Amino acid sequence: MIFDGVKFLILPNASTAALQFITKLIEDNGGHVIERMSEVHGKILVLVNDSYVTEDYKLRDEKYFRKEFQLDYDAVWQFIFDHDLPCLNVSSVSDWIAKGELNVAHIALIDTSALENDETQENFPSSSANSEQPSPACTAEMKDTKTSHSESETDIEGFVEMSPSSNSPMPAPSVIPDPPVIKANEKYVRLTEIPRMNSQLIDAMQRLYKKYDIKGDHFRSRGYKLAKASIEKCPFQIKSGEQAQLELANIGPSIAKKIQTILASGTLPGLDDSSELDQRLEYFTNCHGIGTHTAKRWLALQYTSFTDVLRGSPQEFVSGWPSLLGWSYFEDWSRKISRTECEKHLSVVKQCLSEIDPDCQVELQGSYNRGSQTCGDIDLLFFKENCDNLVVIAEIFERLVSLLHSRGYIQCILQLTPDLFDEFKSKLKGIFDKCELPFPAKNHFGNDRHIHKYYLGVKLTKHQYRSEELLRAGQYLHLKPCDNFMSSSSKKSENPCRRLDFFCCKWSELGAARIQWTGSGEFNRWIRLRAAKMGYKLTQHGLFKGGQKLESFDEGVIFDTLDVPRIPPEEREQGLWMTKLNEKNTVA
DNA sequence: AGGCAATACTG
DNA sequence: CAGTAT
DNA sequence: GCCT
Repeated sequence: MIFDGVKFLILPNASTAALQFITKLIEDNGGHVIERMSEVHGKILVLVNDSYVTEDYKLRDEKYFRKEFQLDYDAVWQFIFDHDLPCLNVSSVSDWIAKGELNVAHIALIDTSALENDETQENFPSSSANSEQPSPACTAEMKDTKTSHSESETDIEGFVEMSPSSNSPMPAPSVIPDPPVIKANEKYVRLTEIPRMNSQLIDAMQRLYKKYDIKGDHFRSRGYKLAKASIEKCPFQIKSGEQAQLELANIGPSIAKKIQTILASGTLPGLDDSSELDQRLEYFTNCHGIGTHTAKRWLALQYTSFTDVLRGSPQEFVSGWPSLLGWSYFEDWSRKISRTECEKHLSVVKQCLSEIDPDCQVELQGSYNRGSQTCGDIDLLFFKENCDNLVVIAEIFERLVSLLHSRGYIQCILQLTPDLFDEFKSKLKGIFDKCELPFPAKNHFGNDRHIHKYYLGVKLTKHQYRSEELLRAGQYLHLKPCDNFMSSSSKKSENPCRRLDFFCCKWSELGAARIQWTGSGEFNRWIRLRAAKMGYKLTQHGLFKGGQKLESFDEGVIFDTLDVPRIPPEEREQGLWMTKLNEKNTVA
């Protein structure tokens, strides 16, 4: 369907009958219309009620517009500015449906200068970029339009037609020399295609990233990951490798050359033929506990499946028993988790926690906290007001895990204390028995009394679970048939086992801990690198200088000290934060 | 040419 | 310490 | 891989 996976935000609201009809149209065609602030993240197409858009694409009746606003006015606009989200007329929807394609390969600007969201410099002069030639037929897949004059990346500027059904061409817009450069927080919102601009290049970067990632070539892999992020946030169509290298961050000579090859030939040699060996490597590393080293070692021993390993080197699974669980839940743990399910898990844990220590608090971190629609796992951070004694928390943890296990919620645990071993013993023995491995002695499983993090496998009950959440969650990995006998994963539409992580922190380190566990990983690396360059050290325990702790409780102070804006969690996804302070890519 | 985040847990 | 995880 |  033409709107598959596309999120729309209708402003100021979607309450009128006409807009409800539009909403239904969108959803009937696979799209989603945002209703709550918590859904405002990621890539969104913003649709503005036509009655608030003037003929020259400015916002009108701002007072009413604001009054009618359904969500947080300032927050929404901030988000739109920060991410250069495209704003279109709602009537575009019927156009797309009539044409059978989501064609946003035009660039239009809705002038939002009426908004008093000012905080940076002066307004831009009133020039707003206009279309040069409406070419309704051209899609994102445009060819050589005109010669690229200057560096104007824009080839395709034109306004989207307003009339739902009529094909009357747009009134020829006045031609203005160059579109203004769009930067965050300026008074213009750029309309750009959202679904996948430069999708072929992004896909290539993704594959190259993956290729070197599983090979363990950490830094090269990261190079591609960052390049991918740069391209993803690139608002225009890349036309040459040289251009990309010149205008985007994280594109060097090597990637520029590859881009050029892709643009010229349509493919990159050696990309599609992901070798047989790479595929085996990837299969192994998709198992929790199996990294690139182990995978390579197994490959060298000619193993193709976990069953091969079990037969040839059974010791691998005895010493690395967590990977036995990774094998068992290989499929379930590759499935994505909906936000609503994350919330249910939180409430289950909260309930038990309150029975153990009502003063101990827990909150969702990780990708959930960053606003992702689906999460790979669930990260929970525990803390207790005015409590810096981690032994106390560790004891709460142990009792909590025990209680959750006794209620059937916890399916397995990837790390044990001596006490918990007794409770999980039979479950573990069952797994060892299933693959006919000798069950090791107790002291083989974990001797630390106090543990500050737990990696768990958990399940909601069928009653708590709504299977339609699962159906939406998409594809997941599968074991090879010969490995299936060890699988504990759920059937098609049953409640799957989920990965749940427990972390804890001292009360005094709450801010630093939240930064760490909210992530993203790339965000942590970026901000920590920045801290290091400034002579600080940032960890989950706090911000330090010269071995001395400067701040750890107040997240905001840490950001302030590092001289970065207080970036909210939703903007800590890959790629979004980079451009903020990374001077290079705001080049005109 | 050298750096690329920083830390926790396990065998 | 190396390996895997966050 | 890219950046300094």
